[in-house]
Amino acid sequence: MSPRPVNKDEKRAEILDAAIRVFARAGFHPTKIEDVAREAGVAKGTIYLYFTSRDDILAAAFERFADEALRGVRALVESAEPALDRLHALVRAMVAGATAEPELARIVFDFWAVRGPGAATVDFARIYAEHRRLIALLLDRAVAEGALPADVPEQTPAVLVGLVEGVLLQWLVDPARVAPGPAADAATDLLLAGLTAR
Amino acid sequence: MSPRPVNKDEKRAEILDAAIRVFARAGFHPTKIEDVAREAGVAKGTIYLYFTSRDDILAAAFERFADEALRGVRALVESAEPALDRLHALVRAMVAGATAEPELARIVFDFWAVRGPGAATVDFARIYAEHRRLIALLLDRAVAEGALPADVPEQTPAVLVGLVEGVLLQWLVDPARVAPGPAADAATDLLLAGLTAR
Amino acid sequence: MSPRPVNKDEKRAEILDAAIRVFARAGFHPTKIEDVAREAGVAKGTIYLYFTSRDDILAAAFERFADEALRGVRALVESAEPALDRLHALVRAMVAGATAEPELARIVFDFWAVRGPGAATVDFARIYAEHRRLIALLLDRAVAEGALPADVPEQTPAVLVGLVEGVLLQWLVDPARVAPGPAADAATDLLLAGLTAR
Amino acid sequence: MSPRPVNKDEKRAEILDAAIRVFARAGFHPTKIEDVAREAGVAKGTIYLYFTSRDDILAAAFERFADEALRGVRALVESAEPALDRLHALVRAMVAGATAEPELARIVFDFWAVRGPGAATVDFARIYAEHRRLIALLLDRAVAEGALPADVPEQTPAVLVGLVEGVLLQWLVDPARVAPGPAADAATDLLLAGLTAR
DNA sequence: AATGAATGAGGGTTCATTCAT
DNA sequence: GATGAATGAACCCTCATTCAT
Repeated sequence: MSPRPVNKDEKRAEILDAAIRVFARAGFHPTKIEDVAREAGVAKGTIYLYFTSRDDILAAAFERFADEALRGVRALVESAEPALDRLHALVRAMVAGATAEPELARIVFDFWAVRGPGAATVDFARIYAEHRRLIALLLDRAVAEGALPADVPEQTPAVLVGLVEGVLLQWLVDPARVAPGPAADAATDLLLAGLTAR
Repeated sequence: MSPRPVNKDEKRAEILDAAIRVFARAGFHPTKIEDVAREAGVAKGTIYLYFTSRDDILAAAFERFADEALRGVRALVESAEPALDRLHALVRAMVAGATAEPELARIVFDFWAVRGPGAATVDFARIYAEHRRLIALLLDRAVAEGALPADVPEQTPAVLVGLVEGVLLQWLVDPARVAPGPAADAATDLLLAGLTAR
Repeated sequence: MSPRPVNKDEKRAEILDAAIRVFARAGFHPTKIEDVAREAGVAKGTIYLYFTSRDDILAAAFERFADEALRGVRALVESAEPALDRLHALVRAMVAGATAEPELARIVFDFWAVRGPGAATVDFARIYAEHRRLIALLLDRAVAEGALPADVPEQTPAVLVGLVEGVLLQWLVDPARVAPGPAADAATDLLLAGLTAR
Repeated sequence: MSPRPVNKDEKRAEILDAAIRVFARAGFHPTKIEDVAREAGVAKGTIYLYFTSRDDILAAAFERFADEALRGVRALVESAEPALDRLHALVRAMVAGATAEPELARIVFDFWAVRGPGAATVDFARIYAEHRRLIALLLDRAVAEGALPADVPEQTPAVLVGLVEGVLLQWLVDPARVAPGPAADAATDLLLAGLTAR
């Protein structure tokens, strides 16, 4: 009799966003349900109408986080540009995604640190694998387009992903001394040059 | 009354090692002081004779961890080999150090995730900076030795460190699908080839 | 708007019956308002249109329970049979009432356990007193009818009530080993034989 | 190195006694761990050094309660008196045990009312069965001693136990109007008279 | 120095009750 | 009237830290 305009999914998303904001600001572990509730502008108990437990929030936050990260990357990969351009764009997008919101980027640390029995399941493997898959795809296209020699080592996707992640890591930890954009660009150039040079 | 000539520092180190073992096994956050005490074979109260707080243990664990990591690397850098060989050796050592004890390597996640007021100070910046400094040194030597052209981009050390860290990250998260040793080797080769090729 | 001509009292009764069903199945203390609402097919808030509080439901349940128990017994007592027959019938009815719905019988445990400030008022004394009064009446009639000697001890009604209750208790707690019907019958026979024998 | 005179079992028993006192006074369900702690003169956390959960306390309380109840009864049964005297003594002891501490006797209500998943296991069946066993023993002895005819109905022990329990129940619920001692005595006399009379 | 029993603040979770729709 | 989302007080339990022995 009262349809109530509050869409359950919308509300859940609102709370989740609030949670991600607090996690970004203060980290997951020190964050209390109370903090999330305050940020979301609801009462503590309300949280439990949308999530089954504190860990459930983390798991959901990770999902949302990962999905958003992959969505952007996938779009790039499907564009019509030459494969190597797309590769560069992809690397730049990864860096840009992280540097646009450093606090948000820091969350991954908390995701990584989640352990212990009953802890939220945080499937990093899936994301990295997907990243590698997309990069492998582009490398194949680049070879097909004649932009790269045929014998690209199979480790290359892992190397590229690792390179970007590793540079971002250093930047997060020491923003004053590491410029992730130039570093990642330089690294990609070097790698591709190396691939071509052999 | 105490048969072993354990002085204060030794005992502290023993407890610290025990703590690191537990952290490696179960992660820092889920680990209770009680767990550390049990692993160290002492009573809970004893821990507080050697550390001021739970966070203090983590900070100390990080220090020990970082010092050991740097010690090995420094030794390599000071050897008499050609600079490029030392560079390769350094990369291999970093990977080997992590892959020898995956559980131990996972601890860095916990270090990263430490945040919040009053939390232990974990100075990653220092370690990464030192790593970069050593690599820059080797690159300079390689240039001096004529093994590399003169215009090595300044981002290169960050790229090399990032590369190793990033590959290790993927391996930790998905050991079945990423072989960090070959990947890091391949990557270094590519990078150096790229540097030479331009 | 509401097709069924349910007036306030009927609806209240419906909810009450639902509540009693849930209490019987799961016990009063573990039962949430939500459970009652679900069983009654209404929303949680609706419960509060008919009851002022959770305890209020229990009190009402007890009233309904007690009234039903007494109604049956009173009917028996007012029949035209010889007093001793009515006494036997009464005992049998008490046992039958409980054994017909063991789960329902268990509710009395919850009624008994209700305590604490603000708790529902559950007036067991009234029911037992009424039971004793009815039995005393029958004993008097039996004496008048010459079926029993005149000097029936005044404790006899309490003894008869207690006997049935006590046997039922053992049956509830250990249904496999206590047969309440035969036991109560045997007991009544013995008691009456005892009364006559002196 | 510090033997500490606090015996773990003793302390547990102390807390348990405190808990039983509070349960007796206020009932199990409304009693908070905090209340037990206050009564025991310890802090909340201390309770959990001796009991695993709130329910665990109830289970332990029941055990202690039951054991004490049975201990007294067993001693009586093993005395050298004529069996019928022992039977009377037993009934009187049951009543006396309850009437000496009405508040304590009320606890059984709470025990009965314990239900729900994960709830403490309260094995009433065991106690009643043991009571019946002891009474059956005495009845057999009485027959052997020639004090009772041979054909004592098998329900008799259940009847005797029920009788006492049922009378106590009425007294607990309405102490002003039921005198459990006389009632139980009278009832036993009547029953035994009935047994002999047939 | 070592112990480990004791503490009690803290936080996750539940659920009776309210109230805007 | 009916609803059910929202509330927040309450409570169980954990565990870092203390301290008497």
